[in-house]
Amino acid sequence: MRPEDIPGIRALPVFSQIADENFERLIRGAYFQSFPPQIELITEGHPSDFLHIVVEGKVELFANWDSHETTMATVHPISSFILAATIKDAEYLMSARTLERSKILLIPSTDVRTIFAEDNAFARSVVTELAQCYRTVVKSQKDLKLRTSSERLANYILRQQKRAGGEMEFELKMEKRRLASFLGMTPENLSRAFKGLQKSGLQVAGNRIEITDLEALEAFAKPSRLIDDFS
Amino acid sequence: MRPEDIPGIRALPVFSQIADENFERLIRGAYFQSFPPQIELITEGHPSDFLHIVVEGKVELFANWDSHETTMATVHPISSFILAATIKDAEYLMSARTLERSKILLIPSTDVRTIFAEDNAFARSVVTELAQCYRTVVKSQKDLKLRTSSERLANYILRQQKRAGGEMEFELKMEKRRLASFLGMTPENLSRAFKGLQKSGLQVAGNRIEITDLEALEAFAKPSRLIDDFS
DNA sequence: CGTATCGCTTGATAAAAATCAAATCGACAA
DNA sequence: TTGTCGATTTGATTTTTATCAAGCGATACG
Repeated sequence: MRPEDIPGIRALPVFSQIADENFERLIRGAYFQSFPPQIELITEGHPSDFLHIVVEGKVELFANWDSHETTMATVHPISSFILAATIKDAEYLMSARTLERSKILLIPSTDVRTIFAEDNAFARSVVTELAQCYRTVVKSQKDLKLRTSSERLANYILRQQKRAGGEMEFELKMEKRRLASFLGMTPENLSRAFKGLQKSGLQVAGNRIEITDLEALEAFAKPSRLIDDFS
Repeated sequence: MRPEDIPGIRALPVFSQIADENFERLIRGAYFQSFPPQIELITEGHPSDFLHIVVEGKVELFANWDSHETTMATVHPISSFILAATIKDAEYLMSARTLERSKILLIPSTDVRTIFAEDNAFARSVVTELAQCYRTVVKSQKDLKLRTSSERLANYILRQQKRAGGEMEFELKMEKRRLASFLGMTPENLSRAFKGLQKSGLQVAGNRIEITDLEALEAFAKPSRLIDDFS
């Protein structure tokens, strides 16, 4: 891997407190690989061999059951994924595939667990990271159980708008089919939901989103700090 | 609190590795209280003041949005809840209410965070606990997104059957209205779903469940280790 | 410059789930 | 025993969502 990639990884919250020496050990034992799009990196049910870190590109976490599939999350650089399975030495609950050409750092799970057992500061960072992950899923669960699909879409758009720095026009970062699956709906209904939100001040053209009436959209979406504040 | 309650709390996974001295400190600063049914113990959005431990009784975790409410989980003795909010010093994402007369141990969150910062073994137990919580919610998310409500019900029944030691007859541990909310459906549809499962070998009379054809029920439910194995 | 492909959209229909209203059941107190 | 209350069930209806089929539009490619 390139030396210039290291600082970004070192700066990840989960590694920010680790001792230099232990960070070195993790990196030394790690593999840095480049993958083409649509490669399945991990498969649910398999044992956790590596902690994965997306250094470049984009990765989708998804799950299958009875020939259905659903998108659980998208992982952007620089972030780790499947930390919980690595720490617990448990099987993966989700599969992962690259969405674009991606560079992934693979740290052997055994190394992570070894350092976790030795390095107290690292262990505490892992706690913070997992607490964060947990709270994110709880929010997502509330989103799913308390809102209709149009409401979920409207709130998703509002969250994206904040991410885009508050601009009234921005691009969707996800294919629509994937967004639909992420929001727990079909592509057809996503399309119809977008149309339905026109009267709440939302315009869509391809990947381009334009909010023409923020107040109306918020009035419809009723965003909540306790569901939508992904900080 | 009664001295005989202590060992059970000490035996909780999250406290199993803590230094005796630190466990003492936590207990000394804690409040032990008895609550009548239907008391709201915590409210979503409020800051995390106490780590709660259910010593006796039953507690429901629920969430609200736009005058809707949904049951997120039920906490049985002896378990802690809202550990993530306590550790992160963040606001509660869920509310909690007693379902029966309950005895709750309230440990000031500041104490938990202090000991967490000092006691390395405790910090590692917190990791394991949070990883467990995280994985449980991920499973629940998959359940919600990949299955219909009848499938969720059928799998819930199969999980309960395992919990009941594999008996073909057992009691529901939850009011039906609450079960419906937990499964993400209305009470009316729960009732209809039960009826629909008759042809898959499930009989219901009040709270009494009888599985008359386990194979048929499993054929319908298609339980999966990666969703239903709440071990 | 077609033309094949893929993602998206649209329309029609079916299935799933929610809602509303009313009936039934059961526990409990008078 | 009787009456009341709340939970559950049932039936009718509406809303939401999924499915199926077809069409559209941009893009890649021979």
